[in-house]
Amino acid sequence: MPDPDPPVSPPPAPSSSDGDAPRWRRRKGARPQEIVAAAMDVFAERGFAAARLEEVAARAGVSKGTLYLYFPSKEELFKAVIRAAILPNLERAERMIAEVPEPSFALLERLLAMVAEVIATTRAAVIPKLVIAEAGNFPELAAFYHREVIRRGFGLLAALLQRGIDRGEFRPVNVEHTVRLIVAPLLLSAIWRTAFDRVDGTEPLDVAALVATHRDHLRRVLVAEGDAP
Amino acid sequence: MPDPDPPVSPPPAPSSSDGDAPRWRRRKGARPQEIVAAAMDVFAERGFAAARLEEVAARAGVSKGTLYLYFPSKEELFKAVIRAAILPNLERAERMIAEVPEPSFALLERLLAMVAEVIATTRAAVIPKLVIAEAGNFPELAAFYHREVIRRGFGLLAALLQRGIDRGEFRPVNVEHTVRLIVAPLLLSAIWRTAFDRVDGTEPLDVAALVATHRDHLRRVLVAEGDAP
Amino acid sequence: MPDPDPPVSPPPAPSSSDGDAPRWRRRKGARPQEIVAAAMDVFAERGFAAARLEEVAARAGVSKGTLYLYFPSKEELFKAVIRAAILPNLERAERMIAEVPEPSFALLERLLAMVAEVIATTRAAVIPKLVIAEAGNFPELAAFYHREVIRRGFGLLAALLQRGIDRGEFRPVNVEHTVRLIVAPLLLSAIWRTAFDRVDGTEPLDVAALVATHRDHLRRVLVAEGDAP
Amino acid sequence: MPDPDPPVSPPPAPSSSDGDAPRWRRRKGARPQEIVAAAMDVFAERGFAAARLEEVAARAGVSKGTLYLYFPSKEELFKAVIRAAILPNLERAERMIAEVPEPSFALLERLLAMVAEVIATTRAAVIPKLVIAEAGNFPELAAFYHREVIRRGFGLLAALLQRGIDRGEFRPVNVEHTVRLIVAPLLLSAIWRTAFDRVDGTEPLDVAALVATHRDHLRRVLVAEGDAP
DNA sequence: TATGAATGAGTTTTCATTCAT
DNA sequence: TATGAATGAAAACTCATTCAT
Repeated sequence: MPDPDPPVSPPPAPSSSDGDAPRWRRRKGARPQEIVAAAMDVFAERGFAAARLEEVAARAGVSKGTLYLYFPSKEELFKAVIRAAILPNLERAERMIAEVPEPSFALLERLLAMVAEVIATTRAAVIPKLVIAEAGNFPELAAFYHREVIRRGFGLLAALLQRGIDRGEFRPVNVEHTVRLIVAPLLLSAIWRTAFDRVDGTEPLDVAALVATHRDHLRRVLVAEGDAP
Repeated sequence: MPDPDPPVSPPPAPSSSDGDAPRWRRRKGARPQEIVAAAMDVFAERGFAAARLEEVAARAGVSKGTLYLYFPSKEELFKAVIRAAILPNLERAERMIAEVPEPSFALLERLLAMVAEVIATTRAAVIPKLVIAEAGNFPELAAFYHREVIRRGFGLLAALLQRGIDRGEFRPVNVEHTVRLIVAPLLLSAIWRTAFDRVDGTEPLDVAALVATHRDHLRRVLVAEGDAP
Repeated sequence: MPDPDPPVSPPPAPSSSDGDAPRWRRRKGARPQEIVAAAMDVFAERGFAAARLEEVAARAGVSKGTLYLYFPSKEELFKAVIRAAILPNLERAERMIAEVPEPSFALLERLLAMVAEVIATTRAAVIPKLVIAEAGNFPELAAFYHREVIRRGFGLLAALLQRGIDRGEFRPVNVEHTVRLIVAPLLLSAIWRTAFDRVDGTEPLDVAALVATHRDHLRRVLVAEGDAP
Repeated sequence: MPDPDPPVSPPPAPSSSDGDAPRWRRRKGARPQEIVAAAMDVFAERGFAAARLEEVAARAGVSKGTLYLYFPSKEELFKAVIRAAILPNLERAERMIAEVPEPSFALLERLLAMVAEVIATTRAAVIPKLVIAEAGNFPELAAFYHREVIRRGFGLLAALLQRGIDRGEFRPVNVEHTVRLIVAPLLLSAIWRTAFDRVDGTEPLDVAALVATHRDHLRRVLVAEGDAP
């Protein structure tokens, strides 16, 4: 069952070494995305405060001044990065839910797989780390993320669980807690990838495999009869 | 079964408003800890880069210059904060394991409760957030944390799981993955407390209750016969 | 006695909101003046250094780049503004003097009235403020203004006074000082209009009335018999 | 009649070349005034916008950072300069008025001489230029100056004139206008000193002599019987 | 030891000027 | 001619670190 709706993340920043090309080239349309993509990389590596706009500019292949043509401040650029990474994926998840009238566990399974794929393959995986790190400095951003991502995501999962329970597909678990228990390994995976992968020469985390085990455990927890065939 | 070995975190920073109080001669030995405690607060709120040593000094009730009598740089102070919060708790956990020859699940249960308590009640809960945020800027610190905390913690849990499997107490789960699935909700709890608690007027997370549900789920997953009495 | 020779100041800047008006083909000859007029407004409000060429361009209804088609630098544009406002008025004053063989005090009266009108009604009133403010940064401009405006203006008045004294129309006042005492209230009026009019909710200065009183005082000072009928 | 109450202006900035003295010396008390004095010089020469804090710092013999220990921004430093130059002189003038029950014209004469001396000999002479130049950018400052200096000064002169008229010492002139006509040559003198003195090789303006002539003219205008002995 | 005034390198931000279109 | 995206030098401001006291 191929997923026709691939995970979304900004395109890679252009290589800044265009050789001896003209001093600059008109890129009106593409510039903002390129800058956001470069900024995402730098923020991901350094965090907000330690990120230098000079480096963002260099990776985007533009000058420092150009950043200010598109974003009025470092802070706004940061917010743009967060928004750019979040919104498409969120919409994608909601589309998936709306469309699919599957058995509840199958739907959960697909959601897990989708998020696992995003975490494993896209740069959006750094967003949680960034938001977590800067929640204290940008309460407004924390509130935005809480409202638009966490609350929506949790609500979506809660509805799914409740539906399963109501239909007798799931055991009557504590919905609020279970939502968080479902999400936690995904969060751990995202964080691992952005903070500890390859540290000390360890193997990269196999997110898909971890989430598959998570799914198996969830089946035991949620589905009444335990080991399905 | 009271726990005679309470969770460990640095003492609270002294109120900086000593005013013209009865000039209590300052015990010199306490200074470093006071500074570390104040630094932990500030790093927790702002992150490493955005934390200002001026604020640390103010909260510790000393002058900026004094910080440098005890710590050669901001970076070393940061590391001291991490170490101060981690090591005692780690030793406590290892002591617990070594001493108690309980049934495996009961031991796991006790470990979960202990960590939950640390997360819910001590300032050490901010450490994961700090380390995660700065892993990119301080690879050496990330490696230290990986080696001393994550690897040790994971190893400890893996040993516990393996022992349970070997003894026939646990189903033969994938040990590597299950370790992470056990830890993930604890990480989520710690992060929630330091980044989203009270954001947007939400209720504080009830860590103990969440971890209790987690424990129940784990029992279903790990223990062959499901709900024991 | 109508003045056939009205006060001179650059035309108002065109409204920049041409919208999609009936694409009137732009008369090319007018561009530089439009830019100078817009620049005069912006320099008047902000001073030279704080004036942004972006704002000048916007008010002139052109793009930033276009400014450079007509003026090689901000500095040259500034000088063009000064010149554009000064020269016509200066020529007008000299024409007036040359033409009119009136009694000396009547001529002085007409000069005062003319300058008062320029100050009260044209944008050229900001020139003294601009030149004064930037004299330190543009010694060359200060010298130009001193030579072309101040010296000429002072010389003209000195000649007038001397003629009056020689003819026995005026008392033998100190010419050099009196010239400055005649000019001072005009300068004050110009400055008031551009810096303090309406500040703190005050009434706009009635330049004509002030200068009329000035004229009456001057008559007492200059004319031997005091109150003429 | 010696004036025991000399004109007030900040002390000159210290020479920054202390030879090979220690990197810096503790000057807690004196620093702010030294900085204000240096800033006054630089603002006077360049205007607010074109003044570089680096230059202020250099002239004050301190580093850039030190400025920010005492003044939170360039703008606040500017205001401090204005206030420092204005307030002492204003108080001095009011003291003079309050103390002296002389004939009205003698009092006016003394006031003129005092202001002339301040203009001729102190750095406070640049204040009008600075305020005029930046009134557009700092409306709040313009309002402050209008309220605290202009209104107070004008009110003080108006009261003096009115008293003279009421006592029959002065002719019944238009008080509002005459106040401005009295002030105008002082303003011109201050501006001349700061913008045109020595431009193009001219002689410095002899402020005292100019004001003496002004005084003579005022006597003709104000005092009923004309030429007193 | 302790202080905190002073430093200065480093970062964000602005804006006159250039130049491909 | 005209545009406006792009540049980059310059300037305000910050803050870890030093050091005279």
